[in-house]
Amino acid sequence: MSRYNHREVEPKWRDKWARADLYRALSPTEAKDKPKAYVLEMFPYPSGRIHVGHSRNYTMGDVIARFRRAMGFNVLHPMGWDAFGLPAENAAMERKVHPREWTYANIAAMRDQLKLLGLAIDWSREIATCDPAYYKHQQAMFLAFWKKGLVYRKKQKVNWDPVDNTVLANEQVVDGKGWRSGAPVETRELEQWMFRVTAYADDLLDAIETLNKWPDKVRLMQANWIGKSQGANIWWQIAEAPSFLPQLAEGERSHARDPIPVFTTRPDTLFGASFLALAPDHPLTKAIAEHRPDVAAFVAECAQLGTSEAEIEKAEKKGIDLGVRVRHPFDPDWILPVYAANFVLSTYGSGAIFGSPAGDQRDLDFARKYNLPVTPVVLPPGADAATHAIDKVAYTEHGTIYNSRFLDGLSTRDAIKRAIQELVKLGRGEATTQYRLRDWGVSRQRYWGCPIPAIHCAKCGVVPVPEKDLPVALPDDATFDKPGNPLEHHPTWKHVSCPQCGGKATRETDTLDTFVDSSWYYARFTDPWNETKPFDKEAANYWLPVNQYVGGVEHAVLHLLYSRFFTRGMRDCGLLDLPSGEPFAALFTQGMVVHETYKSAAGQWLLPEETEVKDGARIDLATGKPVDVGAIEKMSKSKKNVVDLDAFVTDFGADVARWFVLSDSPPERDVEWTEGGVQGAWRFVQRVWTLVEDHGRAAPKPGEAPPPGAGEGDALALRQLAHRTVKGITDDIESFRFNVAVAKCYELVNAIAKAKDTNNAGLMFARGEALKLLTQLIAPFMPHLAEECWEKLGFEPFVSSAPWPVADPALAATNVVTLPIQVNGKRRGEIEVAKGAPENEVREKALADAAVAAFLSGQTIRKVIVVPDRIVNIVVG
RNA sequence: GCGGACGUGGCGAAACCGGUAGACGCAACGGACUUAAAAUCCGUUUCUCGCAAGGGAGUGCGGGUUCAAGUCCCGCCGUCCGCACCA
Repeated sequence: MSRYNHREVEPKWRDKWARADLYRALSPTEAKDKPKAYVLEMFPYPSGRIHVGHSRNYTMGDVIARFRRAMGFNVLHPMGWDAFGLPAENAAMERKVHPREWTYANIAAMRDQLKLLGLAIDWSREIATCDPAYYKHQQAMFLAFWKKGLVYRKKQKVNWDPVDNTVLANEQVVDGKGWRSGAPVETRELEQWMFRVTAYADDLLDAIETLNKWPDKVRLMQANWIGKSQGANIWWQIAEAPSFLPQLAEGERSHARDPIPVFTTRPDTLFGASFLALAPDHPLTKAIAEHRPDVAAFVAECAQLGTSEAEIEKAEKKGIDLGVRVRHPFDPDWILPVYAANFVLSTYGSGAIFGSPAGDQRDLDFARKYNLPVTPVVLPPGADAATHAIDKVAYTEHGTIYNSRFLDGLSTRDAIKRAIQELVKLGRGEATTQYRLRDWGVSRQRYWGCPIPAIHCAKCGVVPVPEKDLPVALPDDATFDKPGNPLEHHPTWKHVSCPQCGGKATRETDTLDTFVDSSWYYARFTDPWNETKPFDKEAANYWLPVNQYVGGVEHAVLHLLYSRFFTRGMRDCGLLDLPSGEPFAALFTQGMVVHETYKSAAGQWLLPEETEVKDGARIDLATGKPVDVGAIEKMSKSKKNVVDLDAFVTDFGADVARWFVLSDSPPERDVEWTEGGVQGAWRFVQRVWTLVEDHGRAAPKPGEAPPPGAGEGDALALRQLAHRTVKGITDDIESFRFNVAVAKCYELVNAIAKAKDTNNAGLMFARGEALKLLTQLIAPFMPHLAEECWEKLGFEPFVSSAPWPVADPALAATNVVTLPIQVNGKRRGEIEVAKGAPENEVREKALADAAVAAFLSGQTIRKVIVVPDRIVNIVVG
């Protein structure tokens, strides 16, 4: 008997699959009646090398893809590269290699590694977003979105790194400093290209309800991110203003003298108002700061204040009286002061609030500090109007309105409606909806991204690049030796003539945020060869939406939201139909692979293979000194707690890696990579192979019938287990319970190993059948091993192209069930009865059971509960 | 602060609709085979009382509903995640 040799077997089958072109997705015409299944894992950024931690995501997608293929679906399971991005430029700066070279070298290495995993991928559809053949369509799409009004330009505040001369994403600002330069980040107003995501705010929110195959958690996060609030805009008339602000003549309008708009969700509390507060960078605050040094100082102080969690927690509510007075919308004689306050955000609503201290904790803190009136207007349910008072804690819940003139006695809900009615009647306000969601700023001052196809002309303004001139390709000869945008520094690239007037003009040197690249790649996969269009409309209509998307929860908001925006944009530009507008019908967010971290005595991170366990303690192989075993964390290069994929595949094989990452924990939870776990998976592979090799041919010869005895005793029991397992694993894969499916495989293998009696023909037949079914069941998980077993058992050509086994209902259903008998809820015995046995028969048998009888003697039986095929409970006392 | 998820043996976990808690794996222990080790095979393994048969307790804590609760309800405690001065 030979050991299973994965080093020979795995490459052999990968080669055979490739020759047979087994995993090519069929065109709609080739597919005929086959239903389609588009299975996709979030495509990787080519950062360097793959470690076993990355493999979990692809393995899960692969299990689904192989399972669907076996179920008779026309499967699209593609792979590509999210290839633009900052690390390539950093590498260019540090190592003097061109970002393109660095990226493509990584792609080549990672492609080879991914292929080692034996994924059922249609490699003919491979794409890289940095390929002009990809991004030229993205540029065309950008122009189409622009035409449709989904792209615009706007001055916006950005994080600016003054050393690197570039905009930083929020994630790249650490403690207020640039992550690379360490320089304090400045806020700058820059002209930015924007995507009008908010145009779809309502649809993006409402459609979340239809995404019933997405995790609730992700749906909730998206809903929170969009953050819809309904309420009212109220315009507060200015009653007094400092004399230095422009005076108004009759009928004249002025920015500084116009009514101040305020957004609120609680117009019902208007009679509790005692002040207005403006953001420090509200236009009126700024206008006043120009004349009042104390206000200017306050504004400067607020600008310095950090926005980190801890700082906000500590920050005191502070403000300054601006000397402006406004009139209450419901009573022109009621005059309220206007403050600038540090807790008001300029970026939400209109950058101004009205303070109603009894109903808002911040307003209350502020009112107490500046001795402003606190009038309770909401009476909590059951509270007494005569005694209810607000001291240090605001009452923010709903209740009954009082102290509020015409709103008195209404519920808060009704009072909101009534107040808005009144505001509209008086022309002082209107009902409105606010979103937390902002439009998407996509300008990046970087080289390694998709150039924005626009030209700036002194005469014609901002002009789109004509489609015939696409792609706007990146220049190869950029230099990376100085900070800032290489496209900006390039001596010639940006100088062009204006497509409209022919005069001198310059190219836009900003490139697109790389999230744009990944917002439509799943659509490109449906027709990646198309040279004239991003994709053929019919191909996209056929394949989309993606039936199963698999990826990390870290993309729960940005990537998934942007993609949902993009499908809507593409639809409205006529590129595809997709009535739902939803790109991903089902989403699964998988957990990470985590591993212990190791530090040497000198405090250096150590790779797992640089250590060893000796006498129960982990030691540093280089020094022999004990290793500091740290936290179990997500595998990452920086902490060196990674296991390289190539080396692992050489040592143990791809199947062991695939099996292990799915076996120990539920797929949505993290799994810890351990030596022991790996050994267990390895043992299982060997065990399956030994059983198969030992058994030999299982395929029936033509005309061969099951031997007598296959339908009774141990043989029947094994066949029943095998068919039950088929049914169970089918359900488990369908519902992403891979770890449970794995456990069922172990159970079946244990049973097969026990059922060995070569003189019992019936049992050997059952054994062969069980091995065949086992082989098919493990095929999505361990395709190489499964192929080798399939061949050994005498089947052909591929288990990977064999139809998924169907459980024989007669065998999968058991005809005898063991029922536990409880007395007063405690298990006291068990009986065996035929499945579906009538209740009275079960009752009699239970009462007659000897073990049970002992607990019944001397007691009155009050009730006997029989749950058919489940349990019997006898109530005594 | 707001929102959400979770809490089960030494460990990862299972228990899908309220119906035998701990499947399966890891680790540990005992045994077989072996000159020995590895590998493999057979067994034990929630805690507790007991020689045993058998009993008692047990799913973070405290209550409740039910014939029956890991599962449902109420209140705590703890861990993790998301958002965060959102008016």
